[in-house]
Amino acid sequence: MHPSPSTCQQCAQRFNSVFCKAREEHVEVINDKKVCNIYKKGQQLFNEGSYPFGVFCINDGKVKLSHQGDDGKEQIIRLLKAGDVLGYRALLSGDRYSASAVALEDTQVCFIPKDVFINVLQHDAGMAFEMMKVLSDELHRSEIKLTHLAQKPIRERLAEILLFIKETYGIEADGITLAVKLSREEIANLVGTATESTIRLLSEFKKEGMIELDGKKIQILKPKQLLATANLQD
Amino acid sequence: MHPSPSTCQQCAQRFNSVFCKAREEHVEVINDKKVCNIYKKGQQLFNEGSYPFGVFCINDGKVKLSHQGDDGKEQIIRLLKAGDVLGYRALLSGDRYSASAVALEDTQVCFIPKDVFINVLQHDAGMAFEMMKVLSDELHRSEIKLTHLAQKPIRERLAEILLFIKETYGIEADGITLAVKLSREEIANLVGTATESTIRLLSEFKKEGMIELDGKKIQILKPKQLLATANLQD
DNA sequence: TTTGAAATATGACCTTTGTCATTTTTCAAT
DNA sequence: ATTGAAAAATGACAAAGGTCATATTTCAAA
Repeated sequence: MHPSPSTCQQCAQRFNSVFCKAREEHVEVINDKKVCNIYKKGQQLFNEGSYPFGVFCINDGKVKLSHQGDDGKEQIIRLLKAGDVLGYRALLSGDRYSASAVALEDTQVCFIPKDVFINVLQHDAGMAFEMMKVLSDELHRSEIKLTHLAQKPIRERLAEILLFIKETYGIEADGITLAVKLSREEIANLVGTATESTIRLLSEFKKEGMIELDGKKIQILKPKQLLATANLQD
Repeated sequence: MHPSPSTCQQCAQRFNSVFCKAREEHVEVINDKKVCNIYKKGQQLFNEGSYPFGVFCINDGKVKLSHQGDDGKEQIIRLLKAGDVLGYRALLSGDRYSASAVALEDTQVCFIPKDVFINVLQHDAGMAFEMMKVLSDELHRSEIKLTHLAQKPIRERLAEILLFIKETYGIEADGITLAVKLSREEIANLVGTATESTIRLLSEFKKEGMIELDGKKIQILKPKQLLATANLQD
């Protein structure tokens, strides 16, 4: 993990985040009021059902955001990385959290109190616009997923998720290994299917030479073939 | 259909919409620049893939918003009614439309040009906040749907959709008939399933006495039993 | 190094849901 | 009222995917 930045002004993620258009004076205010913390792998940032008291800004690390289904089954709805902001949905809706956030590895997170965040949003049209853009993009992604979930077979959805993970978290130095460790169950909860089906299909993909499996390490050997398998039109 | 209001200031839907918090001066600007139109049943307000040049505000009527799946199958992602605004997602993301909007009945719609809408959003923090709230709520709904689509059987999802239609469009004067006419195929495209499956399940629901069917008219006889069938925890 | 629980893998089987074919009904245009 | 095309309904069957049982592997704690 990279060393903690001393200030938001110097934060490497700033221009990669919703704060990219915020005015300097507002960044200063946020910097004064923020609290930074490290969450160990598996630790919860917040829990479905509780009330938000601010937003989280990931400085370094990886976080999953997931719903608890009615029968207790987890559905992962977003994967987050450095620069991503977290917890704004509930805050802006004036709701409880409808999802839980859990660190996928040791993760450095800054917390911005509710009133500070809201106040800056209200006085900084540039940042408000960025916030709307983030929300719109998230909504778009969610609606596309919805359509795929309703219409595409698991095989295509799994291929798509593998490419999505690659796009989100990137690749290790070797150029082929996905730079995140997820359990088969977590991958299944991203795809929206049973763990066994995911295991079976990953084995198939391996047999077909598209990927290599070594414990939780997944290597993407034939990205093009995987893309073809995902059968994406858009 | 109700008569067209002369102005936005007098519009019955105004305080029921994203414009509820907008300042009077901005409502005036919008009123000056808006164009109102009537779309006949089946007519398209906009089409997936084209560029937005403003937002639509429904004054009276009903509209469906749907994605075209990769294989050409429609997935209905939202149902809209008077007071709802439409087309903001693509505008705020700076994208093409990712969905098509079609009138479900004769519908009266005001069009607000892009620059007017954006300009007001930039100078009216109250309205910008309402916009964020609308986006957050939409995102929430979409993510819940996602989880249900991944985890719940069709029977539960269909029951849920029937209650959702009731909540969205309400009931006729008789107190039981859903106040919208949708084809079986459209209901299937809301649920995310094959038309035949929807037809079969609707017949089952009828046999079980929960609903009555008369052509496209659907009557909700036992809402509580339907709610139990939907098996909603949240 | 050992060890035991958790994760992964695999097979057998069954349920759900989709597809295709066919019939019946609805509804709008003549 | 007639009629013809679209929508709805229904049955038969197939395919996809889930569930359960069981074996195997992994990996961290002792």
